[in-house]
Amino acid sequence: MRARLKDVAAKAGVAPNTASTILNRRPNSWASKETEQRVFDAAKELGYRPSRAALGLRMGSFKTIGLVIPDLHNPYYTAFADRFERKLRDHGYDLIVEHSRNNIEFEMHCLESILDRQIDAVTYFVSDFDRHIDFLKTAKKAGKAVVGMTGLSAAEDPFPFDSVEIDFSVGLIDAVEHLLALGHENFAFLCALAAGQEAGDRPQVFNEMLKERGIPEGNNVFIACTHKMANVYEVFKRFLLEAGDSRPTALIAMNDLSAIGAIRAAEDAGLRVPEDLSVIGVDNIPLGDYLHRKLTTIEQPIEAMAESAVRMLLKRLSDQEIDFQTMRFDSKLIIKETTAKVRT
Amino acid sequence: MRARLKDVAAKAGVAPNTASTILNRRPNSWASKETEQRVFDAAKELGYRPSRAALGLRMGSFKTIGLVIPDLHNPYYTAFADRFERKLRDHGYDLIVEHSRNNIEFEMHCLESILDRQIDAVTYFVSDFDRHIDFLKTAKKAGKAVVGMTGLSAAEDPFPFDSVEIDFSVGLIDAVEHLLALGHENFAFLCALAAGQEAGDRPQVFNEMLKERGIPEGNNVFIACTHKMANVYEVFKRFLLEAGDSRPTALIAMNDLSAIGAIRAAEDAGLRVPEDLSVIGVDNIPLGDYLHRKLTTIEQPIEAMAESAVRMLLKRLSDQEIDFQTMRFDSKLIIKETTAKVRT
DNA sequence: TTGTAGGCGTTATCAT
DNA sequence: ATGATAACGCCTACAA
Repeated sequence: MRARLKDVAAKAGVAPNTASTILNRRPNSWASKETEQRVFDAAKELGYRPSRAALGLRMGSFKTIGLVIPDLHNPYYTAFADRFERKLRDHGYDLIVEHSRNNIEFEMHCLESILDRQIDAVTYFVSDFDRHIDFLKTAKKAGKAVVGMTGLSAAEDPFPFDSVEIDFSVGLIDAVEHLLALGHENFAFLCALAAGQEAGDRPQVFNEMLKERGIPEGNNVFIACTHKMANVYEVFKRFLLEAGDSRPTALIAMNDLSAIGAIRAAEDAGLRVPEDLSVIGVDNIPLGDYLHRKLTTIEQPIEAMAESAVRMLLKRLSDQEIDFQTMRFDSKLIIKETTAKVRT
Repeated sequence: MRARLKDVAAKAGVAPNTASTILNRRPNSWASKETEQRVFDAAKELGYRPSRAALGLRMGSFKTIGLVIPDLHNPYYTAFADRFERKLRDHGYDLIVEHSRNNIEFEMHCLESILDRQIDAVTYFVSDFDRHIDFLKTAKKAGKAVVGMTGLSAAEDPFPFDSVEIDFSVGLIDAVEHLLALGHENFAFLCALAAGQEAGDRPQVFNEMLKERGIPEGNNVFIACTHKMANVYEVFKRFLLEAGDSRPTALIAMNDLSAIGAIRAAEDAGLRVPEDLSVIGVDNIPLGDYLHRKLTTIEQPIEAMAESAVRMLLKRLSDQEIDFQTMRFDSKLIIKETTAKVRT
């Protein structure tokens, strides 16, 4: 059996609480240096490590925060989780990661499960605010801190929690204008949706953006697929084959992974990238730089986003009463090798 | 504040222990159907969820098992984690994933941290047995189950714990013979090593394997790099440029991600894949099928491996006394598009 | 059928 | 400067 505090105390010849005080370097104990040393030695010798269960029970907190990501297989999210954990650890917190498998139903399960663990706070990627509102209320009632990572700052009321907001529009507009400058006039938008997730107003947003720049509505198409590579590939390849000569010359895929699948689909449909089809992804995953053609992409500043999330979390945990905050970040177009002038 | 058992009991007008008995569906309570219903209703109404902290403390177990993977960014490991978690959940266990960032030092920290959490068992990828032996002893003493995922079944004594063993040699031999059949005579082996990890006997193993097949030792080179894509790229590109015309015509990279980085390095060094350089990876990550050239690779049966690991874990948890077991799996060469006849 | 008491490992309060 | 005691939420005997 593992050594408990009691064992350490016994070995050092002091009472458990004394040992506790010393081990935690609490100031109110003016124990003699010599006693302290005895306790430290005993702890080390026994390989003592405090029980998180007991700690959690006693303190009402595990010094642990939860993160729910939609997809464990997407480097974008794992990169975020990684940064997030590092920063958290610097402040003495542990991280537990759950992944909702791109399934909104299951995401609820993840959130609940995190709440069960007497976790101090939850950070998650807000995919569907309406479906999460109940969870958010529960979390609030339980006194848990919540930080939401939110996308398109929709017309909705502001997210009633701390949030890190990524504004796609900047990068997206730059992407579109980059393509327009290259002479493109026919666009496709490929959007991987989570199970149970609706396209929402995305198609309209794209239409609008293009119309403002003189591209008629008929010149762009919105394609929905799932997050599975196989599905992305199939859907886009079929689309290309059916579209024939009236196919778009430029594709914006809403994440890099789908962009990769789409590129191969295009190649298998007889197109070259970027000569016949320009492709822009979103996320700027590291892998993008090592493909046959480096993937032009819209970058999100995950490092800064993770840091902000942690800062907000810590602030909230130390002071429940402050107002909710929102940090905004801009996305940014990174031009690499998958876009080219449209062929005439 | 969150509802406790006491609150539920009070609301239902019964004693806490009665509520406990009912909620846990223990048979010895012959509470009236009506009382039971009152308790269930009260629990639901209050949103009662038992405290994992208290449960863990009382029961000495969190019904949670830990998994330490070397790299959260490698789809191979996340795929394993995913399968592993599904199977575990089917049996009522939760999973906590830590990643050691390809750092053996840090891996120890992860393992310790998992032990701290009153976790029931640990599964991890054994990278360096000697450095883990102390941890293993501790875990055993603490009564934790351990399942190791082990690679090359080295000459060492058998792993003194339950283990899932993947035998690379089958796939590796097939890969080499595949390349020999294509006329290759000069080989490179690219091996990403974790921080603090030694190449060990890998170079000798490769040499041996080739010598047995009539390839002199001078015809193959062992290249070590880290797990960072940037490093893989740099190291391999420099190697190619320095090697010049005496460069190998075939590369076996010890994981798919490195293979991808190496391919781009080769392209940037003016080589075409597979015409000028054949490349074989290891892992068969899904992404490999969507590259410009589908990546020929050595597959590991992660689905079956995850299932075995779970089976062993459960068996061990229900009966400490059985002998240690080892499940063996073979790797398998999957020929796709990155190998070709050597140019003459 | 229900209530009472003890303990899991820890920290906090109060007394010595 | 140190030690005894209670409490965190839950489960499990055992007593009523």
